[in-house]
Amino acid sequence: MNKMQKEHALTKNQQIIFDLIDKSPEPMKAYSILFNVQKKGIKAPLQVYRALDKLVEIGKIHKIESRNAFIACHNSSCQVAKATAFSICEICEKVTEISSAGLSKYLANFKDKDGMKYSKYNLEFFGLCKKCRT
Amino acid sequence: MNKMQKEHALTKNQQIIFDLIDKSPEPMKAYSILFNVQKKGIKAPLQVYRALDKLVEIGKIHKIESRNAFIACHNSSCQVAKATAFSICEICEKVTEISSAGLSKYLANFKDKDGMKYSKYNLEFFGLCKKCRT
DNA sequence: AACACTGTGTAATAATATAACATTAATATA
DNA sequence: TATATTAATGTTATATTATTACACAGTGTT
Ligand SMILES: [Zn+2]
Ligand SMILES: [Zn+2]
Ligand SMILES: [Zn+2]
Ligand SMILES: [Zn+2]
Repeated sequence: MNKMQKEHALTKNQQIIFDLIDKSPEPMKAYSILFNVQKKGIKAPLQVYRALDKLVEIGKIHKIESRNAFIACHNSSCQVAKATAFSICEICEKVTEISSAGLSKYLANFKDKDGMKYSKYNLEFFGLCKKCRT
Repeated sequence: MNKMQKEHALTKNQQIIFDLIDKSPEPMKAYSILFNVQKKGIKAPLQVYRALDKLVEIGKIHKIESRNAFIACHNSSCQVAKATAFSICEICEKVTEISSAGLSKYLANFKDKDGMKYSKYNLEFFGLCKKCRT
């Protein structure tokens, strides 16, 4: 691995699990991940959860809290900001990561009544996707 | 109960569970609720989850998704909009419902790349509360 | 009465996540 | 190199969160 790179190289388990999630067209649940990587030698839930925790921590994946599921990030800025936004279709469960400069700027600057600012947030929008609306 | 009221009167189980959550200074988890209402005759998880589902549906309580916990709503508008925002302290776990006209207006009007608008959303901000910052 | 709808009670089980402990690999620094 | 330190792994067991399935009771409608 290139020592010049700041990026944290993934370990074997992390890479296996990231690749699986990254390939998946939809958010994956932990035990579905476990089932899918058992042939690669990952046998126990904890091995999955540990890799997931790390991948979330370094911003390679995000957890969709309302669904207890994980998707790969395709928006490099999340890795720094820990500021995430998703749209979720309530019929087909399609999840899309929203990357809107306006939205993230608005939320990063949002102050509550006490003047408190929060750099970290998670936003989940719900509605019907294009396909399910027709 | 007053027949004139549109408001749905709570059933016995719903009322017991709502009262408990409403009194609680912090979000309550389902099995903690169960433990606390067993002396009132609610014996099984399902009885709790059914009441919680209904209370969430009618907007009397909200689920804090990142914590799997429930708090009472003190903001009448949520009941209609199903649009919720919270601030969560990462140290003491204090949770506060944010009611900001500006924020809810911004989010209710937010359009994604496809021009899609979402009337329903859940936003969780993370940071340190006043007490934990000092 | 027959039906639909909502809520209840109970038991069993599914799905999600963590604790505890032993071991090994990678990294740092002396 | 040696050694301390940190991070990751493997394994078993267990805790926590949530749902399925089935029987039944109350309410309102036709
Ligand atoms: Zn992202
Ligand atoms: Zn859809
Ligand atoms: Zn509310
Ligand atoms: Zn705090």
